[in-house]
Amino acid sequence: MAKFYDTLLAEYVKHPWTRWLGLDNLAKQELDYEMMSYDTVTNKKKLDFKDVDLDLAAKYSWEDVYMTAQLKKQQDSQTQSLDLLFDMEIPVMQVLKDMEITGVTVDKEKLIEIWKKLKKEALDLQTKIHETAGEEFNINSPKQVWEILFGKLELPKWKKTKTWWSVSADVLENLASDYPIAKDIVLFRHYSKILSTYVVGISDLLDKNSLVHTNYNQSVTSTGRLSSTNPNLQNIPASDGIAGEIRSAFVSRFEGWSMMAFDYSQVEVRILAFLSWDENLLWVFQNERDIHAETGKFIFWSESISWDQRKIAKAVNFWVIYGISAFGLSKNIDIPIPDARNYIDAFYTSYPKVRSYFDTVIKNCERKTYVETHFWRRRYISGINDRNKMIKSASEREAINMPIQWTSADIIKLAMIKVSDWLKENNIQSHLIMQVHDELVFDVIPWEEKILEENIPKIMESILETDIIKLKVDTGRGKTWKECK
DNA sequence: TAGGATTGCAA
DNA sequence: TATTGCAATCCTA
Repeated sequence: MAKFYDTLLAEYVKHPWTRWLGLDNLAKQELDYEMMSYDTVTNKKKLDFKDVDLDLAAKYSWEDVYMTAQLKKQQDSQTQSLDLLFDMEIPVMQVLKDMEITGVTVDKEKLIEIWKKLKKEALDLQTKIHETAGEEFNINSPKQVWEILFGKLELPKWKKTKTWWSVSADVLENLASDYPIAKDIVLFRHYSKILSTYVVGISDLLDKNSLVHTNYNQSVTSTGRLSSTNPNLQNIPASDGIAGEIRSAFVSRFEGWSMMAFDYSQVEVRILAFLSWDENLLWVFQNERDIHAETGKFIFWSESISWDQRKIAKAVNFWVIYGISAFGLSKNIDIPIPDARNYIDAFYTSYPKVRSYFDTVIKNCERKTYVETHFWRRRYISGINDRNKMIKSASEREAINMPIQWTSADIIKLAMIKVSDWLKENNIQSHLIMQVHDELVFDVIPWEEKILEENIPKIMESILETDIIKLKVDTGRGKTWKECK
């Protein structure tokens, strides 16, 4: 296997929180060299690169090659360990490359079907909204919606944006019971969103084989996650209803049409249990209990809880990972602030070592100005000792969340490497086609379903093999991605 | 035409 | 007054 090196990924391993990892910026920062911009060479893209002055083109090309080499030299001379680069990021890069080239098959007919349905619904709604408003206007323009609702129709307004009154969905939903037009606008925008971003957006990016090849970016997030563009396959709607239908357009390329998805079950709460060593949290997972129900029992002081109570407990579990305030929780799940405070307090009482673990993380961070993860990533947090309380608490939330989210991102990266090796070693013809943060999706040859079902969860779960906690992977299968849940 | 602002989708 | 992202659209400069 050829050896690979990547200066960009090397810099990302060193400081993933930087927004300025491009070669131009690095040359300036690290080597004090101002590189020629592409705009300069092409006269602000007026010229095609094949037509630019040859000397300019030569210098521009030389800079790219030479500066990369210089940067590599400088990185070699630094003492920082690049184990993460060689053991994780570069192998992941190769897996991503394969996934991008392989692509995902999209059922065009299905998209057209959704398009027809939504287009009609949207037009009907538009007519209705215009009739109620008494005039035609652009429902997709916040400003025009604002003028109609708060200007002409004088609906009550309560939430502001930077420049005017907000007309976002949560505002309109509060108005919906008294003013049906608000509800219609929300629905219209919902249909609009699905049509433009997902139906048309994805259709425009299909190749001649009806495959879509996303671009995975490995060096943009500050939390180790990947991101995806053109199209973004990591924010395809997962809801029920018409939006969720988009996922049914993601299908297999193989005869027999089989898709499989494997996702880490509650991976972040499991990591929290692992990092905090909280006995109660560990007990829940060791005994394979339902974490939301167990938290519910704790915070509602009851051996049996209702479905609504479980829902609240689920939210509490979810939000605690981010160190949320009582105010934030109350706003988010629409409960009174004192209730929210009680639930959060009850969570920490139920899982006492979580609180002391968070306190330790914050204390260490204050002392060292960085946090470290299970896989030895380091993140400097500049605001951790800030006197401004807002900055201080935002930094604390960052510090608390960082080891959890990074560890989860690293776990799935290691899983991708291991899975990819296994696919090759066993000459598996099915493809790994998508990664959605805690989920791996496969395009499956039907007769390989069984071997994947038996092996992929095992491989994914083997990434963290400790005595105190086990990772758990759920398997979904179906004819389309939608059915894989 | 570029880019800020708003909105909304995911984990 | 949770985090990380991407992108469509509108609209001003």
